[in-house]
Amino acid sequence: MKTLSSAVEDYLKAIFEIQGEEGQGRVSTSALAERLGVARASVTGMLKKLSAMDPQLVRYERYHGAKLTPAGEKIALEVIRHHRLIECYLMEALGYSWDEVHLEADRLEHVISEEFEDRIADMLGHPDIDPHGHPIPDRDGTVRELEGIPLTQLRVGQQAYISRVSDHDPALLRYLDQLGLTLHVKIEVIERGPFDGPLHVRLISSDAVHALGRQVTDHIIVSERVSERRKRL
Amino acid sequence: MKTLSSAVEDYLKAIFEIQGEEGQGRVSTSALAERLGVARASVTGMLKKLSAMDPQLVRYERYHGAKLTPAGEKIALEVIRHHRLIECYLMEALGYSWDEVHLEADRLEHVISEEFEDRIADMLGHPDIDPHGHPIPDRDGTVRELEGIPLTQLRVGQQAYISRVSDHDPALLRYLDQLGLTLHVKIEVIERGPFDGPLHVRLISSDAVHALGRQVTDHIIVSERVSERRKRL
DNA sequence: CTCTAAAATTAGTCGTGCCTAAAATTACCG
DNA sequence: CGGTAATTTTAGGCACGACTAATTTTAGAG
Ligand SMILES: [Mn+2]
Ligand SMILES: [Mn+2]
Ligand SMILES: [Mn+2]
Ligand SMILES: [Mn+2]
Repeated sequence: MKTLSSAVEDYLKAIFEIQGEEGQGRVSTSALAERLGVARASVTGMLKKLSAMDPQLVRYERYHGAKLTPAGEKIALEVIRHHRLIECYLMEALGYSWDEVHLEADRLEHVISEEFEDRIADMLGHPDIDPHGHPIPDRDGTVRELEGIPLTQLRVGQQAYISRVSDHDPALLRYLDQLGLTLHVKIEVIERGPFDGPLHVRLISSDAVHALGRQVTDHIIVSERVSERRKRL
Repeated sequence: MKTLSSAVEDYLKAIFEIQGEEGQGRVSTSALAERLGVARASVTGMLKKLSAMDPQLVRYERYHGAKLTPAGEKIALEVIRHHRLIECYLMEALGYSWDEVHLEADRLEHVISEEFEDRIADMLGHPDIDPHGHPIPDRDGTVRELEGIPLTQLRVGQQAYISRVSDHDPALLRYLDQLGLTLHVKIEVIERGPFDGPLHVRLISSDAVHALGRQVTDHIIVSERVSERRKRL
């Protein structure tokens, strides 16, 4: 298993993540270009390359997008494991805040050794979710698919726990942190403005109420119960 | 200050290290090629590039080698600071042994943020030497030049402390560790074989005596006293 | 001082990963 | 269906950092 470039690893990771987000189908060239911040033409080139590699990492059909092969998925999961373990480690061991970890992890994920991975996993007690609530794949590449629905879909009067938050926008994370909307916090939907208006959310513990815009609620996933793992702590 | 590639950083680091080892002069193309494991022609190309950069990072004269400019030296010292702090961190915080840290640090040194650097430095109490006895530059790029002479030059009957060890060969480091020849250990030269023969060295603490070949003694630096910092611990 | 071996540079290529502009294909609307 | 707009691919190029082979320059032995 020769060493893959950071670029290749990032493409595989992005394909995996988009596959997970938008149903099952193939991932489009544009979606990848958007996510990775590169030109569409660049994506086409890389997909051809990934699909020609031995072992083949993506199945790619001209004009019809791409899909990870088992080999490609394995690598994507390894990189994602690195990323999420590193995020945990930066918070636990080095005192980073949850809005700072993503950027650092995005570079470190490509250069740490398996040794490093194992040592921080041990040190952390083998966590199964990262600081934003995303599941951490096992060493062998198993990921538990987490339950949960977008906060946007919660009906007025329903209560739930914050179980996942998108980690790409540090400003959003800082904002949520300020409001006390952190992982595993229990909330209730109080009111929903008309015409896709703000969602009024109450924190059960503090009784504070906040009006959240669509931009915010779209990036929060909630679930009926806290994660199994969390319960044990 | 745009971001420099790992390649550029490694060249600057290598030039700095060779400058330090072999007197003051300019660093030859071959010496660099050897150290970096690349073809001579590649070095010529890179030196031209480094010397054409704004700000200029090396002074380079065709057929007469290269020398770091102050700007280049500053960057080299930053990378070396990263490298050595990471080595310390891997040992202290993650339980690596002194033969494992170099390889990992060689990749990490290029991707960690200043944030990361500061946090591990704090966590470690701002150490001034790395696990092999090499000095760690300050944030502002100051390095203390350390005293010490090659073990090879010690005369029979002389006693000294092991103060530095070359960190490039893991096998050598494991060997030394086995013999108890670790940093700050006090030793005495018992006997020197003829014709550059083995050096017989006694560990003061355990009274054990070991015969060391030239390959080994060339890579150990000793000094009359332990480092100031070490004394305080 | 001259000659030659070693050191270094030039010339020409390659793979990677990105870009823009132009052409092809698809998908969707009337 | 046909036509057009959006999507995607092709074509052509560029920067980077490596390589090999050929050539130039230096330095040192005699
Ligand atoms: Mn990444
Ligand atoms: Mn995350
Ligand atoms: Mn390096
Ligand atoms: Mn070291």
